[in-house]
Amino acid sequence: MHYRVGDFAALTGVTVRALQHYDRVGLLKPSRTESGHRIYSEADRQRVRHILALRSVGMSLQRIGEVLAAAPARLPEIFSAQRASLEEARTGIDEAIRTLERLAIEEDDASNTPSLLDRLSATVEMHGVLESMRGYFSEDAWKKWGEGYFTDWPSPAWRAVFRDIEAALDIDPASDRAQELLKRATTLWDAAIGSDSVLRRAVREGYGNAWNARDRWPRELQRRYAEFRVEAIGKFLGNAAMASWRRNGLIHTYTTGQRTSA
Amino acid sequence: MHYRVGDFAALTGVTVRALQHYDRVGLLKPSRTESGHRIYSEADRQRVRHILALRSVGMSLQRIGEVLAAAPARLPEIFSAQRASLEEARTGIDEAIRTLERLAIEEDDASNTPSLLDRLSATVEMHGVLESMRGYFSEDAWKKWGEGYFTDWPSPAWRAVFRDIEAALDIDPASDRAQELLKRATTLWDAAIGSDSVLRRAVREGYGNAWNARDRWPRELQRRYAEFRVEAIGKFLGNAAMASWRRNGLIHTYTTGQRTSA
DNA sequence: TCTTGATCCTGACCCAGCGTCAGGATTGAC
DNA sequence: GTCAATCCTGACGCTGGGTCAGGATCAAGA
Repeated sequence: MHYRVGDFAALTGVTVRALQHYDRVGLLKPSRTESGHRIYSEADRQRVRHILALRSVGMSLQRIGEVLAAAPARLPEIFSAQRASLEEARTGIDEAIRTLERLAIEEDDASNTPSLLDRLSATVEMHGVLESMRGYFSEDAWKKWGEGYFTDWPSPAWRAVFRDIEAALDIDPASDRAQELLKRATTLWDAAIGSDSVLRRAVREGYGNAWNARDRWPRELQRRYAEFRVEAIGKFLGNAAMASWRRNGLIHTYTTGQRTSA
Repeated sequence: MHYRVGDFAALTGVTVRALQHYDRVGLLKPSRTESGHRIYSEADRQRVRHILALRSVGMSLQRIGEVLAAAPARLPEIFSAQRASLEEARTGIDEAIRTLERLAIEEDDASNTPSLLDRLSATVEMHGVLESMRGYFSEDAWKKWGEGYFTDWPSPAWRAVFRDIEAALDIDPASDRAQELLKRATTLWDAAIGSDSVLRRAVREGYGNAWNARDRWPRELQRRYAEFRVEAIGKFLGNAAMASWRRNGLIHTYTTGQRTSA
């Protein structure tokens, strides 16, 4: 049995234009009459069934072409890859939905002073920052510490410390003022991490990873940090710590600690 | 502060080409220098933040333009609509994923005689049929009965009855042979529905809805039914039932039943 | 056999959201 | 003034077709 386009379209539920398109892109090439009219066979009907099925699980026409040309033994692998990409797409949608949900929740209780659009922007930007930081931490360290911590980074307390350090960048790292600033910073840091030693190490490691990759951070995050002269502040704290250890004869301990955590 | 495209692009994380595109479509129109170079302001920066946020929750550029022009009071409504459309998209993806999962499960145990592609096609087509039938039944009736029933419709038992009826279409509806065929059909039907009278009525109603709308069924389903001369079979069974009731003096009961179920 | 209406052909332009050249014009630092 | 960096516009590409438009072909009736 063979069909002309119109009949074949009605038969398969695909439009004539789509069939012509499939023909043009080489996905389904029927035979032709002498004058050029398309003639579809039963085999074409099977092929179009497969095309529709693959399309309905989200494959592009190009990929469908590849799949139909692939060895049947490779199909399971292809399908599971497709499933993975569908799941990825779903998580993307889920994130968008969660963003909107959060907005709706806040809307109920909170002040409306920042506009909804501003709050949406802030949520989205924060989300982006979190996403980019997560990669640097172990899964455990991120869940227990990083997520909550970076959500409102830098916190007011950190801001205060940073501002004070910036005003003191040029003083002697061994001076009392410098040591006091160092102590404030380490105290804040200790308070944030807690006392679980495994977690402490994981966090230190993750933070180190993140810091070392700071020039690959996304713009938004770099801008957040650009509010302060972080490079200089980091250097200052490093120098102050060195001075402190030197003062207390703990250089050896520090070195060991470095090795362990690295 | 004002920026040129390149700087603004670096600042916002949007490419220059995208900014030019937004300009062309009227979404973000910066001011221009005399010679035509784009100059972006702080206000533009806010606007691009909003654009990015809205884009990240899945809105089209056109819609973003409308949203940015809309009254702030309408935003909650807009956002919840967006959420709804995201959820719809997600269910579509979920269905595709489930299709692939089912395929993977079958793959483990079953025979590989029909190719994976054929099985995928069958699954997808069945899914389409189920989707189209579901609308005709009450939610309850569908869950308890229709879903499982239509999954492999027509079953071998029904096929056998239909074939026998087709061979007997011209005989007298009141004849013993016709009455026997009617009894076989009603027995099958009763066995399928069970004895819950509420459910029985719901199913009867849903089936009636579906049958009355049979010329609006999707092709695939019509083709499934086209295997048999269903119209003639339906008529035959109707006539046989009429004859049966007439024979037993139950016409009144039948009429009442019709009213009740319609 | 001729006509007529239905069907079929191709090519061009349309949608979104940009990316990717290409060919010129401007800018800004030295 | 020069030269590189930056900017401009326009054209074409991508996906999966939809929507005309203008012609050719097919099938059936007169």
